Amino acid sequence: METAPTTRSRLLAAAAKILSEKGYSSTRLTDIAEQAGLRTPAVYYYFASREALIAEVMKVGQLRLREHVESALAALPERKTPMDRICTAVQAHLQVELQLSDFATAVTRNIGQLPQAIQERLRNDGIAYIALWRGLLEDAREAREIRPDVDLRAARMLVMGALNWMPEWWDERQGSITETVSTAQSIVRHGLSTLPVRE
Amino acid sequence: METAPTTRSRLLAAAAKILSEKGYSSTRLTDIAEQAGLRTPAVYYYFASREALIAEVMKVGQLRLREHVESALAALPERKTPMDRICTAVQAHLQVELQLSDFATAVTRNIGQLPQAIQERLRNDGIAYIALWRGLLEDAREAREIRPDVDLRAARMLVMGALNWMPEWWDERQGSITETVSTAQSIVRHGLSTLPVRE
Amino acid sequence: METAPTTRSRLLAAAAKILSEKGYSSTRLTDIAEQAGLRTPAVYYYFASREALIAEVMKVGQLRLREHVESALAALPERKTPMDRICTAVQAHLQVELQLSDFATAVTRNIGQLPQAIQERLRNDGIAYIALWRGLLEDAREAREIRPDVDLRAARMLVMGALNWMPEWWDERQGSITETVSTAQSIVRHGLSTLPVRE
Amino acid sequence: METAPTTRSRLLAAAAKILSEKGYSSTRLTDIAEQAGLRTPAVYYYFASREALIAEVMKVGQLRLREHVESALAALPERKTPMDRICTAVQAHLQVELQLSDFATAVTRNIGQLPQAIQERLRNDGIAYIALWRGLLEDAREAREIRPDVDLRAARMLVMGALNWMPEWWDERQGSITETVSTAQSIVRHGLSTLPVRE
DNA sequence: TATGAATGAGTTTTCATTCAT
DNA sequence: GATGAATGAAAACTCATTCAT
Repeated sequence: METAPTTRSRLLAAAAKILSEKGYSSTRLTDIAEQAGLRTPAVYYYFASREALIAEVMKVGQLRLREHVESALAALPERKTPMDRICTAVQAHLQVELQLSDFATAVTRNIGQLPQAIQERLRNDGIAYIALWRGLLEDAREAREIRPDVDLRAARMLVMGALNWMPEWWDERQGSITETVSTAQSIVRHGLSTLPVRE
Repeated sequence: METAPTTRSRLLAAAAKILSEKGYSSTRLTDIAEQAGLRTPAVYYYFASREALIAEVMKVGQLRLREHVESALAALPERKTPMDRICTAVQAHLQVELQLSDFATAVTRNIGQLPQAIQERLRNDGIAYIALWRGLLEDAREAREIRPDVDLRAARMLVMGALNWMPEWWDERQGSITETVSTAQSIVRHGLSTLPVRE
Repeated sequence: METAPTTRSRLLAAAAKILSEKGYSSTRLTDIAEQAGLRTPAVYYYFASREALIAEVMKVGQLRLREHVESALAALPERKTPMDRICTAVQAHLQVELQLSDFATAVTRNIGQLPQAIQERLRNDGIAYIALWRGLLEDAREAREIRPDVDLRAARMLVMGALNWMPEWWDERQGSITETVSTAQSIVRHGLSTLPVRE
Repeated sequence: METAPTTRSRLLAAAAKILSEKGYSSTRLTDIAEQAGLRTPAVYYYFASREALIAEVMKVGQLRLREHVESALAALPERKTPMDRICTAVQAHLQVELQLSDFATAVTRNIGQLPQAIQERLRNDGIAYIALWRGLLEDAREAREIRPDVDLRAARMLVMGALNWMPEWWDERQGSITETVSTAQSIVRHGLSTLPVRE
């Protein structure tokens, strides 16, 4: 049996939804409150300020994104190669971002335009997630699964960019997520791999 | 007689710069005017409204992006393969976005968060640019340069997403654009190609 | 049966403290409640409104001020002159205001800036205290202890003003209250007296 | 010919008036704007914030108070005694506070309840005015015009307190300012003087 | 052609107050 | 007797926009 969501979490969810749709600067407390079935001042009963609320959404999103990807990786059998792990991360990232969590979407769509203050509160979590991807790529390189002409930093930015951009365009009515995920995996795998790719 | 072009274009350039840095909702007319060396009301001498100004920036950006990529493609020798053309587009897109034009950056960073009204004014141009990429991919597919397991629409979204995301992260002090471009080209080429890739 | 007196009086004392420190408009129910170890709504169990609470603080303060001064005067031997009585009042007023009672301080620091409604509820008590001082001065005049050039009303305002202003400046770390009181008495006595003053 | 008061100075004057009537915390930008014949946001065209506006009122008031008193002292013939100078300062202080300037009244009525930030901006001016009075009293003491039993610091606080309190009570309909001033001077002179006072 | 001056609409924030528990 | 939860009213402040000059 699920616990009824508390007002506080309803506010967080509402904020995540609005943030993922409208972006940081266009997100109004009024809209968040309405989405949560409250009047605006109620927000201040649970959060010190607009910024505090948004920062918490981001923190949760950052965390959820990472945990979901880490869980997916942890569930993988030992024998999987580093490149397999990258493909799993691709799938998990897309899934959480497109399907599971407005919080994650809120992060990927707004991370670049948050004010300094919030950016800094997210720094550690952000770095942790980037580090996770860096690790994935480095492992693959060590295993000689990534071509030597590929700059790892640029590759990481490109791959994560491709994934992060998805929410801008992706529309569940226009195509199954499964197909999108598998295309993404295929492109990433071949995009990085030394030849030939066994499939 | 036309109104003096310089002030008007200075305003456009200023708006492009601010938009590419702060994003749509955080872009203030005051900042734009200041950037252009004017006071805020001067904007209204040249543009009907904030929205009109921003819409024009986007239109210009959209156009410049497309024209730059189209020129690069046009300059290519006939004998180049469709995949070569894709790689050229990758380079041209990154170049205009990262180096040449705030207008282009303004487009790629804000296209997703513009209000309906502006989105619609950009529809045709946006579609044209997307069509250009769709054409590139379709040509490559026809030439059997793209693996059959790759969904063209998803691939296009992923590739353009990877490129569009760059301005979020890319820092000219952290690496040469040349290297980034060539990693991007390599990933895209291998990401899409049937095997083996000739280089 | 009466409601428990302790909590109610704790609230009054808390309000007196905050009022004497921050002044009427800056006094928040939250601060008062916190000072009393309660949550804000608890205030409404004991008082109809913020205004009612503050009005009562003022009423108590007004009363305490007057009673303290009256007691001091009552304790004086019959043979004391009217001017001696004034000096006693000076001492008593300063003592209650600076040492004994936040309620009294709350009154003297806020009386001028209370809203009409509260002012009116205090009218009678205020008038009574003023009448007390008027009486003291009139007695001294009748006894020819006050110079004829001194306008009694102005003198009363000046003397009470000097005393009421003390809480603004007085700092127990910067000087003993005894010395301040005796300087005040001396200035008042000589300030009003016909010459020469016997001491 | 007088210059028409600028909007900015109208705002300052309006703020001084409201501040002198309602006190710091009860002073609303709306009231100030209305008093100046404007809408609230117009305030921000001339001042960065409510605090900035109020701080400037206080600064002006502080300055005017001091300048008026200093001018009055400067106009005094050389042969005047220190005590004569004190009496002149009493008159000048009362005059500017009660008759000439809402700015001065705003200062004396609010100085104790301003937020830290403003207090600090006023520190220097406040100290200067206090120093002026300290000087007056010290000169009088050196000239043996003040009784030895009078503590100079306490005396200064009492005298300035008596004057500063006046706006709380004084009502021009209830008595001429001339009479009040002369009573104040008489009380101060006799209150401080060694005997007998020559008049 | 451009600006100084001003404002309406809207946003975050504060706070006294209510009410079910 | 007291509080957690919530809100209406109002405050400071922001910003696109207007308009006379």
